[in-house]
Amino acid sequence: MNIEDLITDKKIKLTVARMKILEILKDAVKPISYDEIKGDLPMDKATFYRNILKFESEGILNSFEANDRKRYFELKKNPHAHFVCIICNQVECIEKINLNLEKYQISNVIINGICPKCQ
Amino acid sequence: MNIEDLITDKKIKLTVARMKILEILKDAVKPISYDEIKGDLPMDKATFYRNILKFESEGILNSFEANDRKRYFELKKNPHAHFVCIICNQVECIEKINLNLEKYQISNVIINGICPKCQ
DNA sequence: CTCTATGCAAAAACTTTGCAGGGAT
DNA sequence: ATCCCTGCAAAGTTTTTGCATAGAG
Repeated sequence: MNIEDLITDKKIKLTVARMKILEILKDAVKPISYDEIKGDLPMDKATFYRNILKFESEGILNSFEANDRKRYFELKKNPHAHFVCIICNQVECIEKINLNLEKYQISNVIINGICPKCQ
Repeated sequence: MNIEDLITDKKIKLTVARMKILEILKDAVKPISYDEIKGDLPMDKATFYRNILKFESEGILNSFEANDRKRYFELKKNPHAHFVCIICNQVECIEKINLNLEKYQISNVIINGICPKCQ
């Protein structure tokens, strides 16, 4: 997957700020929080927030809020669920899940609980 | 279920502010937001937040964040999942769900998607 | 009586907005 | 050349904290 294409495919402008944000997200193996994305990125917080919002509205990013009340982001890829440990706040992606809920069109599943390590 | 017992069972003090918050939550048929709970409750916002946190840490309340980025609360009862429509933000409780995830101890499931009405 | 809970005020943390200049197409 | 994006500063929103007093057990 190419970061530049993610941006240009959406007909939005390719800027340094946007590429830097997506690079961080591309390298992440799990959803990561605002703070983890922003880190020391040399850009204003306004630009940062505006781009995160833009990416979400363009469908480049998915996000959800975990039990620790932080918002986590990931590049949108094949649909899968997330397990978030309420003790250590670790996030795990769960690829295979079957909910048997035909009447709903499901876009996103978050499961909170206690992971094997913390039990 | 008795509101006073919910509080006293946890060995925390029974106050008017706490009972008022739990009364609102007891009457709700679905999870409700901060604003819906607070409404015109005659108490300081600091007291309100402190008590909501206290209730959560004592296990009296459950909470989750929906797609509208608001946090929703409900009295903790028999475990069940919540479906939240990403269009109309309606919350539905789903009592029967089988995830087949034995290695995790699941406390809370949030499913985002599009409800039958909005499809 | 003791210790927790409350209200108030202030601060901290988080997010959004307006505007002028810079940069991508 | 046009229009979108950016940085900066300021304002708005939400949540937390310190402290003195009130109130529950």
